[in-house]
Amino acid sequence: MKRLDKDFFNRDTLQVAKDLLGKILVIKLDNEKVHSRIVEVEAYAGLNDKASHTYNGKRTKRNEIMYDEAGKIYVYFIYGMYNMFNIVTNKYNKGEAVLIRAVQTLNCENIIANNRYGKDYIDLNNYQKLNITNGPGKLCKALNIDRKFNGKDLFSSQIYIADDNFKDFEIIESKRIGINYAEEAKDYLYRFYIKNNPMVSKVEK
DNA sequence: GAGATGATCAACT
DNA sequence: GTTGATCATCTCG
Repeated sequence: MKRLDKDFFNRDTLQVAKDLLGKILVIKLDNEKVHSRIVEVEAYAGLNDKASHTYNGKRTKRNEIMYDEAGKIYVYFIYGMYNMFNIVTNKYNKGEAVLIRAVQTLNCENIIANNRYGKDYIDLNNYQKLNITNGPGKLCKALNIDRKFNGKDLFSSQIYIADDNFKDFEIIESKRIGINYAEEAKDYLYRFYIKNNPMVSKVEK
């Protein structure tokens, strides 16, 4: 399986976001390689995007990693409880990133079930099985992603993204979620997900 | 199934 | 003191 390199991320952010759908996020947990297919993403397009942490060139200790090289990992903490997993995209100093909103794990279901609910996968009810990684805060808990990943990159054996040539899906474009404060930017179609995938966090009516 | 609410913290006013 | 790129839980019905 081919690993994605820096050239993949060092492109237009909307294009990278769409191209990330169907790719596989690999994280080493408990010495196992956990494989998760990316099924939902959002693009945050830098200085002119009011929903982005880097809107208008804002630079803080929290968001400074967004100005770094493509392929870096930006993890931040929100609502007092949740981590958000982002990948820095486009050229150095652009301040752009893609938020991973949902994944579908393909193996190691007991590891992720224990991270999320403290029990084995077989002991989960149907609601828990369906909600195990279908949201940005949930997948971070399931994959044990927290701020210790902030500033690392996706080119180590600890965490990387691979391509298994899975292309058999349709991409749906929609508005981003939870950014109603962002004025005109809240209507941008910067959210992309795989049609009919059960792990997508929210489907249009 | 849908709507309201609380959890709880870092950044910013 | 307020708010947010969220989620689990509660209350209805």
